[in-house]
Amino acid sequence: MVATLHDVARLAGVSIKTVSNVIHDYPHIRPATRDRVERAIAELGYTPNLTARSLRSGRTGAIALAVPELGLSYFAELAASVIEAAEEAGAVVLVEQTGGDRDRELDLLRSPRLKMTDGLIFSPLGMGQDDVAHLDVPYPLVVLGERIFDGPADHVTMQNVEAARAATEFLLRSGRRRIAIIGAHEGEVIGSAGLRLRGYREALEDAGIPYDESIIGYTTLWHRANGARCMRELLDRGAEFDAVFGLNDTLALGAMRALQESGRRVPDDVAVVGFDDLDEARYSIPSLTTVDPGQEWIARTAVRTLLERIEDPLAAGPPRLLLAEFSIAERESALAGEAGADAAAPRDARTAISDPA
Amino acid sequence: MVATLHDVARLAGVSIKTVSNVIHDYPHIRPATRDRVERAIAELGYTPNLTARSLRSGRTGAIALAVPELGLSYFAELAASVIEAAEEAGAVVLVEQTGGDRDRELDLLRSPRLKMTDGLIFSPLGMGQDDVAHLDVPYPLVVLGERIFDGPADHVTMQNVEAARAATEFLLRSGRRRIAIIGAHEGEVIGSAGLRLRGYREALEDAGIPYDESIIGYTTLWHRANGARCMRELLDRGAEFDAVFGLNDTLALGAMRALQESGRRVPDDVAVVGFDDLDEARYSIPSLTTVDPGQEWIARTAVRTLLERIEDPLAAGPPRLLLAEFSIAERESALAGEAGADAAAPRDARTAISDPA
DNA sequence: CGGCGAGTCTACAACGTTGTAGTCGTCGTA
DNA sequence: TACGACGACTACAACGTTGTAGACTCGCCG
Repeated sequence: MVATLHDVARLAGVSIKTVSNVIHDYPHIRPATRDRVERAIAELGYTPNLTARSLRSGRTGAIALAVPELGLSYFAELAASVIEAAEEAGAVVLVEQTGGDRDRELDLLRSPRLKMTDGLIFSPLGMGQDDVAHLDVPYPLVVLGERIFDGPADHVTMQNVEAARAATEFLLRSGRRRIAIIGAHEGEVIGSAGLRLRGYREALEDAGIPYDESIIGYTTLWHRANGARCMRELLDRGAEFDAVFGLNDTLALGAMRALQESGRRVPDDVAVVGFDDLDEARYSIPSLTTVDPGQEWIARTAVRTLLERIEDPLAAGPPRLLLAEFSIAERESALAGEAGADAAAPRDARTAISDPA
Repeated sequence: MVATLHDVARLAGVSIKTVSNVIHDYPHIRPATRDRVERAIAELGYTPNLTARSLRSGRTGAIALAVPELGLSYFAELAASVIEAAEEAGAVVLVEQTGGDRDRELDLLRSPRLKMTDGLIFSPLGMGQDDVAHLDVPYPLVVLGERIFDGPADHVTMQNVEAARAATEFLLRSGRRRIAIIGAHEGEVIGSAGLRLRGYREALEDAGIPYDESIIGYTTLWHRANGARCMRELLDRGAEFDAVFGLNDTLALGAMRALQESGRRVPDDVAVVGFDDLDEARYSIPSLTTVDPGQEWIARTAVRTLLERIEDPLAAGPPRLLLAEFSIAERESALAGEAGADAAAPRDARTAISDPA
């Protein structure tokens, strides 16, 4: 059996409260008593029962993180950052996967399993703006992503429109004129796909280039496989383009794969840019030009914000919208000049574009 | 305030135990009573307090998963599988990152934070065989990986030696004779690196090919960056080889990247195989031939085994060693025949090699 | 020399739940 | 008619912890 305060107290010949006091560094304890208690703790290998402590205190020291799927690299890197930030703050992270399914997301928000945590960092994918009311939950909540805006909870996210616009402008500056899209969502207005497409259209408009539906590729889940399939469909229907904007990195990488199968050279025939700046984007062949949306900052800010709300649930204040700054990581798949995949050394120039939020 | 059993009981005019009984579908309750209680539950929006339930029952319904880093794709995919398998079994997963650091791993094993979970799935990286005694912990534990064998806990892992040997034999069959290694660990005997290197040496020996230290590349953490750096070092010192065995996929992908920078064609000049069968390996350019080590099975088996031990801590039985079966996923980076990156369609032939454990 | 405050410690209740041991009717059977 | 069995429910304790209220012993000051 595992030792409890009672066991320690009996062995040390004191009350359990004194043992509790020793553990919590209560100042008024005689050195001799403290000593006996500490020896008893060591002898029995006592460690506090956190479940009991949680029941008593109403705090668990754990937070929940809900993402669509850890198999999607963006969410894996996000989870890594969240766990690291939480650990630095002394919290532990319970990770849930929703599969991006609206019903599972709604279930999760109401799940009593959340009672085991002090709050939730939630990255929805299936829910939409119409579900905004469901975010009104009786526990601290921080929302990530672009599915729902102006909700009753704090929201940490990236500047999708501005960043997508910057990525498109980057391609335009390097002389590309027909920029295909991989990963659009039919009829979506907000959501990562909708917002990034909007940035793309704004950039085209400013440059006086008409928006051409025939080079917009649609797909749902942003897996590599879908990026490749989406690109093959564009090619099969004879679309013509000199650049591709993958709405995230995995799509862009899948699309590069399909371009390569079809015999096109990147960036010579087609330039490619992605969005997310995954670690992977540095080592693909060719390396991928992409948008660094500030994921690390988003993770740290989400954790900090959530812990503040947990600490002080009453000093509420209105829900906040926190936006990360972004930059373009310029690499081989979309160089302005001549060099392509044959460049001797990988370039990893970074152009800071936005101001800090 | 959130509703408790007391509130429901008062509203329904029954004792709290009756409410508890209704919740747990205790049979001997009059329909009228059940009805009143259920209406009271709905009216107050009552959900059980899982912390209190845990304290009472001694079970939390959560398991912990400790991995080096979610930024490493292998562990991200492993975590995804573990969380999914746990969810199917009604359990929830708390994820910890150790950074592969021995001290943090040892701390974690003794951490009282584990009191919030019923057991641990542990993938050590810094600990070694000498630390086997530290695995003797007072809670259910399942160990993954290749750092420690014959410990006091159940162990689920892959057939590293056999799989690495099969990968090497695959390269030999396709006519390659000088096979470089990326990712070896100096002096390591067990551990993924040591075991996979052993499989490689066994295959060479069987084929009558001498082991050549000059084409063994060493590196510590298995990041893409290190794979690329390791390959550049081999090239810089003028090593000659017609194939590369990356001891995992990210190393192999980084190495492909460096090969490409140096002007070598894959697989024409150099064939490349990896190990892990990440999703990414299907969409790299060229797609990566690799070992599918049965990660999905490992995750499911680890969860099942852990839950069995939790269910029945007494019916112990001796610690078990469970081995996944593996296969070779044959893709473009190492084809037996002529075709290279120009193949029209991706091949994804799978050769089953091992028998089920 | 009485009393008061500071220091040291203890008893008890409470967090919300569930297991155990009961109470009180009612019905069927001997 | 008496009695046991069973159905429907309740009271209480316990899980291990921490906050609150208080007890007891000093030493010091008035």
